[in-house]
Amino acid sequence: MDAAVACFRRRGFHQATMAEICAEAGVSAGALYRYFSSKADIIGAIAEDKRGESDQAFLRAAEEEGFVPAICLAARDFFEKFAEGDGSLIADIFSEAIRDDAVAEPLRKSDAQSVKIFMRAVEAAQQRGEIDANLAPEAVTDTLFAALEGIGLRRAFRRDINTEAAVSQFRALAERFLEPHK
Amino acid sequence: MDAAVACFRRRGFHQATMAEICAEAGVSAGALYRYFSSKADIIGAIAEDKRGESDQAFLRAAEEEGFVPAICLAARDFFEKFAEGDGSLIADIFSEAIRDDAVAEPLRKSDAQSVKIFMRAVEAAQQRGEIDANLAPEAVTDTLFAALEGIGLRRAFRRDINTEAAVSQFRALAERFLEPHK
DNA sequence: ACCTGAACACCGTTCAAGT
DNA sequence: ACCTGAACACCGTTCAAGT
Repeated sequence: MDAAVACFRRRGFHQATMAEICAEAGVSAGALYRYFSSKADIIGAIAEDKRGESDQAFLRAAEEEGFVPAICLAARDFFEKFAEGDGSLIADIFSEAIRDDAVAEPLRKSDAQSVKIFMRAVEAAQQRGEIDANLAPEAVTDTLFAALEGIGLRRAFRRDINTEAAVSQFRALAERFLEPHK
Repeated sequence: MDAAVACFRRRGFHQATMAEICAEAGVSAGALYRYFSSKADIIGAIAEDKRGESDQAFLRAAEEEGFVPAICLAARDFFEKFAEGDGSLIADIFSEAIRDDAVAEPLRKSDAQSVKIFMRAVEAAQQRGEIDANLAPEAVTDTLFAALEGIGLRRAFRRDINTEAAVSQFRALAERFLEPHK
């Protein structure tokens, strides 16, 4: 999987060949297919692996510094991955997951995991009065994830690698969206 | 191009073969390559063609009914495309555009066109007091586009085809984001 | 000038043979 | 049991030959 990540980073999902991944990993094609059933399966496994990597860091930050600073930290992390050239990889993951149910299913599971962690932080922040109590925690979480991914994809599309600007854009949206209303 | 759209709809960008597109269009491979320099070029041309199709409808609605109802109308339009199965096509367009500059360049041009039209509507709405005057029109536009695309992609990923729920989700975000602050 | 379609190059996947 | 890598099937692209 490390070998695949290296190849996908270098050349993108569709440009990277199985032969390259085999060479990088030092195994034969047959051996690779013993562990992954297809190329799509590899990207699925990678995505699953990366997901939730930052969940723990986010949870800690949310308790110490408040909700908005914590999601902005997570957002910076996410945008930095795009700036480093993983933008097309993430778009590929989306496109494979949307097309291929076999790829999507494990991803939906780990996504649901992240959503759950996020939701708990939203509820805690609502009790502290940081987030409008009228908002449904699950809808808030889904919307914030969608906004984060949308901003990242759009920035990659526009070749805009200014991470700080992306974080500011996300923060401005999040602050106004979450702000308690009388 | 109509033939290509039919094939991509049916089987997705990567599954559809050039031979199928040729058959559907009733031309030979050589003839196709006279008009499009590659498969990626076809999807680029399609995306360019679709963009801005709804810009005019949006502009009219924005003047008659106010900004938020008008973008919700545009959003419904967009989400309906996803529900009809164009979700993976849009993800593919993103992924090709992010990878391949030759695909991205014409798309960025027509995207900039849409952004300009949107921005004018934002400014008008700010003068009518519908949108907070402190928000920068270009940032607002980019953020709303990102949120729209992000919500659409996430819904496609989750296989959630409830268009009305998606529109409500987008409206809730837009209302709070745009709302004037004292 | 424009088109045809067989041929080419390439790549994901398999499977008979090896250890 | 597990691995190897040649072979297979398939598909995007080209170009010599045709009109």
